[in-house]
Amino acid sequence: MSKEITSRSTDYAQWYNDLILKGGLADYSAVRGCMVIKPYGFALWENMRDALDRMFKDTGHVNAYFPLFVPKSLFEAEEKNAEGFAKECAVVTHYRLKNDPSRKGALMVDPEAKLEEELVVRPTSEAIIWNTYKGWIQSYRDLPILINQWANVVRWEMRTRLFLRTAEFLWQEGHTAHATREEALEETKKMLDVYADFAENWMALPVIKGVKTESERFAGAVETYCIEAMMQDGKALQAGTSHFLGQNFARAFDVKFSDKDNKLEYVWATSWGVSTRLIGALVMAHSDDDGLVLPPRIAPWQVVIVPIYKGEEQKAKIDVKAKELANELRAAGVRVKYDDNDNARPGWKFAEYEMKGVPVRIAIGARDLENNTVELARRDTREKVSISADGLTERIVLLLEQIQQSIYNKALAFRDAHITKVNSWEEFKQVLNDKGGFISAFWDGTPETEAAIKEETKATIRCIPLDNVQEAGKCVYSGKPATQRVLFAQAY
RNA sequence: CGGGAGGUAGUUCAGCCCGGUAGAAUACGUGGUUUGGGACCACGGGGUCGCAGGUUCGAAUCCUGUCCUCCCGACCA
Repeated sequence: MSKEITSRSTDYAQWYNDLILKGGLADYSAVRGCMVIKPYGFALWENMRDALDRMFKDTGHVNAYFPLFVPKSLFEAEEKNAEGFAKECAVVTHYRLKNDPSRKGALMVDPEAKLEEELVVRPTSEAIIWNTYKGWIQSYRDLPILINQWANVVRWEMRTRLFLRTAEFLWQEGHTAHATREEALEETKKMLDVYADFAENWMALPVIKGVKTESERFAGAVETYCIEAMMQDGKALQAGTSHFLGQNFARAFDVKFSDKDNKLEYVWATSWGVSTRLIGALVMAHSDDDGLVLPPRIAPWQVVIVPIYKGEEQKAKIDVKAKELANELRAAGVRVKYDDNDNARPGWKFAEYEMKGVPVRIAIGARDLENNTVELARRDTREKVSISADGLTERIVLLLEQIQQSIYNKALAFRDAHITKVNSWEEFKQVLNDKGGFISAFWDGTPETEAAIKEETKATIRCIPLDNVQEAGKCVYSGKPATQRVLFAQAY
């Protein structure tokens, strides 16, 4: 046993870190708050990225790339946005190093090489993009602009956690420009739907679509839509956001267009993004005390084949069978790893691939060759069966779909079991404390009440669900009249 | 930024209190036996003890400074 995982009940935070590190997704680096995404973790991200990228393109978007640096004067143009991010910006002030005369072999910042204007390392790209759009948009004929970029951004957070909050992270950010308010709003909601679709159908992660309250809104947005997910420790995690920016950025960067009647109008905007944080969500939603549990649709390897043999002769025979099977599976579009590494024994491999969350394991040994069988094990339920080797490919393709569904259903059942309607403040605190999860409660709609609840319980309003029913009630905290329930939770 | 822990072999850690020139497990290399749930034996390679000063005949160990990482909190579109 070289890789012990801390159990969830012992220390949830440590369990999470163990999975990331021992599962081979990422590593700490020498840079404060920054992580190294290892090949296995990056393969997972690539699968997520590719699926999302297809969905963006299917909804009419194209990719482009904008600079990492934003001149400070551009950054500050949209005041609320700048203010919202100001406290967590990395800033470039110099462009050259030189030998330090006082310390041999050391370098120092060359004071002669101070930039005339500081460059902000983008925490988000609205500023540089809208500055660019200004030059691209004159007429309604230039609209809409539907651009996405895959990029890294930097937010100098006080406290970081692998994948969930790192100083630098990878994400995509869509930035669209529209001629009308309606079209921009429609875009905002469309991309929220894309995110929800992706979360549920690819990540097997059930999410609640909703709107943020004013205090949780993106700095510079008119309205922030979000998808919220529930983790196994009862804390919520914001999995993606889609912002209706109104004309705020168009005004800040003076982006106007002539409409059909030759009237000058400010352009309407949206932006939307998801990040490598989704990997954190994935880990915390599905995994168990034995390691990662990855949904087949995005797992780097969907199937691992482990040969079990005594001696070279047996290995050669099993090799033939295993490679044949691997090729058949690959032809059917299944991502397969055949692990014939002779240095590790089968038991070690079993544990290792369970740790890494590979959905399906096939073991083939001498017995199997004789009986024309294989041992089939699924990661999510730990079920293990010996089955005929005939028709295995079809069976596995089907099984992968079943596992995908099964993981989703499990997460959904957990999520639904962790939405609790409460009607009194006492109940609110008790449920939050004993059970966690989402708390559905009436809210009087004021930021004051929201802040007071946060102060007392650390719970925030995660969202006002889009499909909310309007009903009369009394605010759980203030007792004032309320028109609907909203979802509270402690969040990552 | 407050509280806590820590930096010694690739990794996890012991050694530090009480100074004497670095050790275990694991990983790695070679050979052999093994292989249906994290194998075993033998031999072997590997560390300027985070960094910089200081005290001392002598520092991983004591003193001062400094950098960095992790955890909890505050903060967090």
